[in-house]
Amino acid sequence: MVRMSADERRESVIRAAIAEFARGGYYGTSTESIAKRVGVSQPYLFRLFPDKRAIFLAAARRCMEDTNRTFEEAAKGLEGEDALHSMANAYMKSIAEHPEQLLMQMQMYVATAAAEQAGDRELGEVVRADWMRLWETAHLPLGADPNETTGFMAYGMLINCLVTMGFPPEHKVWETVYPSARPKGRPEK
Amino acid sequence: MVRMSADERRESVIRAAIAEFARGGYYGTSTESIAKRVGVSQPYLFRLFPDKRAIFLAAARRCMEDTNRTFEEAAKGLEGEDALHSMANAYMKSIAEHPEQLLMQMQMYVATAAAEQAGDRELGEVVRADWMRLWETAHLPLGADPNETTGFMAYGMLINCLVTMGFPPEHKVWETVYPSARPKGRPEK
DNA sequence: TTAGTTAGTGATTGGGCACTAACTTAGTCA
DNA sequence: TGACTAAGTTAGTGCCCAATCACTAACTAA
Repeated sequence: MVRMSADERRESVIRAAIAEFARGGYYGTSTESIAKRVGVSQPYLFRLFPDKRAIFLAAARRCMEDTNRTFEEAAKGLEGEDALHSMANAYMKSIAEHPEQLLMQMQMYVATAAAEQAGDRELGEVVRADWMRLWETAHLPLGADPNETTGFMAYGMLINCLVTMGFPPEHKVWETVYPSARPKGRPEK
Repeated sequence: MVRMSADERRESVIRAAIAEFARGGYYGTSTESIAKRVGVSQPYLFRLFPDKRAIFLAAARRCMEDTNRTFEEAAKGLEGEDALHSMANAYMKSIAEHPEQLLMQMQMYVATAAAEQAGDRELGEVVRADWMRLWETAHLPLGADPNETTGFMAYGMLINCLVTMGFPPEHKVWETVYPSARPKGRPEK
């Protein structure tokens, strides 16, 4: 048994939660499974977070943050075509390395709709704000043309959906999605 | 109490299931809630379908079928720009009228990933096959240029994601998604 | 060394949910 | 009309799961 500070533990809970929620979504994931992955008892999660919802929210925020950073770093110092290819490649690489991040995003989207109908606005507000941040992050490097940026994001969402559906990298559907970029790893690990 | 043939009942179960699964996804939806919407007792569902999974699958198939028909009818007899606008408009209209169809699609995507990891290939195969049918349906009318078709689908997926996230029709993010087409109704009913 | 704090566990509880089994009611046709 | 069939219900079972509670073990500072 390795002891950690509560903050460090919260960190590892968030990482584990992203992986688990990515698989099963909010309802399909038990707090037990998250605790198992972290290596602590299930009740201890409720010392670190008030409830399951809070764990999901923390995981969602973190996930968006990470994705945003990926784009920021990829675009740093570049413009136009260069920035586009750099960001696209960085994204495909991050999908290969952390497929759970992309799945978690899709789970956030659908969880948003459910939460909103249940009267919970918070998740939706976080998701929409962070999605717009993503849009803005891509906007300047791509030349500040809104149509261009939206097109870029559209292909991003297409990639998200195709990967989530489980189209394998060699499937012909990938031929016309960013010519040079097919998902490299196996989405499922 | 209105009596119906088993086939008719199955029909209404499928319609109810689409609405309910669209909200909560596979795990977030109880068979009870589906039964309530149909107006029958919950155990009776298991006379009409072998289990919950089968209900989800039937709803998924139906949903894909309906979406495909929407595009087919919109594109009938048209080509190029005309076909594109007709299909885009038809899609936006169908979102306004049946927002649950779009949400259900997103739920199918994420359920696919989960099912695949649990060793269940069937849902994934259905979803991927039907998605490709959608692609093919759009392909010819748009001029049989794969890049064009994929671009069209990319915007479709973008719309799906934006609506699911709950961006309201007046939000600026819609300005650069099909100039003439913002979602017209409230996605949540 | 001891008093106090922080990290962590085991047992449990109450509620929900998929699914089963046994029974009832409504049409239908000889 | 009465036997048969198909549509539907009520009651119940066993399982899973979020959250609570009462407790223990490890660290820390005086």
